[in-house]
Amino acid sequence: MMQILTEQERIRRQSLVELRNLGIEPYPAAEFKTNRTTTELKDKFKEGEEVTIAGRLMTRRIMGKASFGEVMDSKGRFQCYFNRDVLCEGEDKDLYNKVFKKLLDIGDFIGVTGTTFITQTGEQSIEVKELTVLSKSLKPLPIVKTDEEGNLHDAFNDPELRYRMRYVDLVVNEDVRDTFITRTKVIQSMRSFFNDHNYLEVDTPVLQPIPGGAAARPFITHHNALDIPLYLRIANELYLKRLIVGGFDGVYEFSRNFRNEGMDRTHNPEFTVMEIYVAYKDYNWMMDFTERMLEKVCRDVHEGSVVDFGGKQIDFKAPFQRVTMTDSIKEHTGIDITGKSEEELRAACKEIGIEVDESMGKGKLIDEIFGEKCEHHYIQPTFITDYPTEMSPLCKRHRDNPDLTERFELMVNGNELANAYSELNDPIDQRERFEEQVRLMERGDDEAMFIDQDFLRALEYGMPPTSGMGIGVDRLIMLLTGNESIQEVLLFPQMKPEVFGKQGPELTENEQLVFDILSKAKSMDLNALKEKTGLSNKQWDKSMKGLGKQGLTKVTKTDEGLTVSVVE
RNA sequence: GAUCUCUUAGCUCAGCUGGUAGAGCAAUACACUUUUAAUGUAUGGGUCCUGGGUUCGAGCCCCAGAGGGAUCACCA
Repeated sequence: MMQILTEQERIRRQSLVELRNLGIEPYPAAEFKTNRTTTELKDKFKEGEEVTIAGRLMTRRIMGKASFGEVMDSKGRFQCYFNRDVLCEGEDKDLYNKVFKKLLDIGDFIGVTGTTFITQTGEQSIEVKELTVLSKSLKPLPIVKTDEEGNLHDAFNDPELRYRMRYVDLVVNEDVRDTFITRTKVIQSMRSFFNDHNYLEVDTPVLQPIPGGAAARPFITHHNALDIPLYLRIANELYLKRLIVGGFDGVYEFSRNFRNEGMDRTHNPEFTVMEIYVAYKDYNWMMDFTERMLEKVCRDVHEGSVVDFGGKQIDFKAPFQRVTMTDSIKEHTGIDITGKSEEELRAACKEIGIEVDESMGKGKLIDEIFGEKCEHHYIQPTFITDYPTEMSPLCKRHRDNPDLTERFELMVNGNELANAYSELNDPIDQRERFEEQVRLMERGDDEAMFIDQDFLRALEYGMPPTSGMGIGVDRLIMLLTGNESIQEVLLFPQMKPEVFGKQGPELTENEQLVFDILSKAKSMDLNALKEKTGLSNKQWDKSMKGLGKQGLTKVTKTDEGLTVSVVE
């Protein structure tokens, strides 16, 4: 299909041809050796040095025989001064007059070599002696300008365009680049914390025959050679525990998980969770470990332990507050859930205005109360501990109370950030809990878990006491970069597919109809033609405009009236 | 999935009661040898998201659809 070009795109393609005519290859193959980045230049600036940098030409201010432009590399921008007689020493001034002034555009990659100096207005600059075209850009970038007060003008800020064309977003919006640099730093900081403890980073299957370890709707795919369904993982928990059975002291994985559920500003179909399992530990140890890790990560990417999130100051300084779920519910609703039956809990829910249905068991009811009435109160990092057994089928029973489990969730800014257990390692109890999940599933709870027989077999071989923790990496990054939407911390968030090339140069049905009738006669009275087509006023009008625009027909006015003819 | 809302030039946005489509930046041409949101003058650039309808006439009103955003439900 023919690509329809805008005026600016046509001009850039024309410049491309003219560059080649001047013997300049706009897409050269050779390595271009630089000896500085823009930040190195700024930080260790010395006048009179010979330097070479490369990047995109981002601004140009042309003043006759001299120009200023900014070159942007991966680190930042640096000003370059292009003087006609410095750039072109001899009689041939084409490199400045034609190549720089006419044939280069904002967005083109260039390499420059020159001498550093400071301008009259005190700006660090390079006086360019050599200019190399490295790659011509055929589409105009959005031009974002910053004024003296630091205000952005014409910011490229439409979320749809930014997410669909992240490459443009990254070029044009510096803060977006910073967000993703921070993202990588956070992950590196976590990784080094675990490695310092000698825990092993592992890879476990993404394609799983049973989607286990969490309660969620999976994506299903199919393996052709095996002719079996496979699921994209919703969690990696059961695989990591198998590795603890296998004898490792500590294993962790940054796990890309996939859940076939709704999408909004906190949910993407694929997201990253870091899960870690450590042998011979319990959930109390894991709380200490988690808060130390988070404080360290926060300090690695910020000045201190405090982050500003939408005006709220969140302090990751350890230790964090610890509250049992029972106490939390008592505090925020006045209800004491201790020893309450399912019926009593259901009644209590109705009393405080929480919707319930018959599929909900005890655990789910308590979870509803907490989610509805308590969760949003915890802005500062807080460990909520000791969850009901029924909603924690993989977690060890509490050492003091068999109705509860040794589990904590870390709440930050009113949302769950991490989830951890003293892992259940009693294979007989684990089997019973899975069976309970099956009963819940039969009652209509579509989040209940499947039974993983191989996992049970692994437990039967014996797993040491173990504590495990999972932390939502994307959500942590959101907190640490001040972004309220998950799309802002994912390079390529999931979106509905874009429709390309929906309009070609072909004629619409109505245009074709008009054109066919007209082609036979070559020329016709306008009103006669209109009548013959039988089109409504609007359809007629639209078709004629369309044909005229494509230069296929012409309307001429004579004394007798309007005549339409085919353009030969 | 529900509700509200948005979609106009490459980008950011105006557009009156329904009457020939606008600005700034970007682009093109000219001027200008230290500018910095460079400046001045001139010029070009549009499927007003798509498809129907109402109307003499629709960017604007009505219906249907697409895509985005926000809120909600579900979830992490």
